[in-house]
Amino acid sequence: MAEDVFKALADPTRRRILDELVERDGQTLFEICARLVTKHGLGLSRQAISQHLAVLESADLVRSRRQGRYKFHDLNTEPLERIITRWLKRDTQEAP
Amino acid sequence: MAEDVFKALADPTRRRILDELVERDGQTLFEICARLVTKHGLGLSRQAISQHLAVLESADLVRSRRQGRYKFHDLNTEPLERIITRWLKRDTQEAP
DNA sequence: ACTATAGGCAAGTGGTGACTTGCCTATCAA
DNA sequence: TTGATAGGCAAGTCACCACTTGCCTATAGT
Repeated sequence: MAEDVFKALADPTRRRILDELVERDGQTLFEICARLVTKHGLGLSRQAISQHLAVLESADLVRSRRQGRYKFHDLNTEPLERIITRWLKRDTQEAP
Repeated sequence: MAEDVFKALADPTRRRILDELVERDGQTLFEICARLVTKHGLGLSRQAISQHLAVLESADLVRSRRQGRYKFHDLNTEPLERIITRWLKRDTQEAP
């Protein structure tokens, strides 16, 4: 639902997570934690990131695949592309 | 700032307001109130809508022009177009 | 078997944001 | 001027959300 997408994007930390995933897909929870700390100085607990990932996953912005004891996370930009055009005016006025 | 745009979009009522403004620009506060009530059944106070408009305006998603005792509100989609491409991967993006 | 790693579940806390209420200012019409 | 309309300001309430803490499960390595 679009509601979940907007809610997911509302938090700056979750947007940072998307930033990391767009750089490299297939990161685990611990990898994301480490990168947020080292690159952005965010001192968040592992559970905090885990909850953020759950929100992103419920919005279908992130998809995860389990492999042994690892859980890899992938970015899914499809919901973004769908909600974008909601308020973009049809180019009826700009047409010559 | 992008931060303000995402925060503004986080609330469903504010998204409804954008929906109304994309339909017709230049609506006053009272017009927006009336349309939210009649079309969406939202029983919100005038002040609530006023505060929402202030948030949208600080995000530059809505611009207002005063005329006598009326204040008309216009939709500005430029901030939307700027934040969209943030996570869109290279192969789905257009060359500048 | 034992231990460390990777992750999950659930209750509790603090702060922010949405909404209301009450009162105030400014503009227009009679 | 009086009254009605359009809007603004400020304080207060309430619920939700981000984050923590503590404990638990599962997989991999030795």
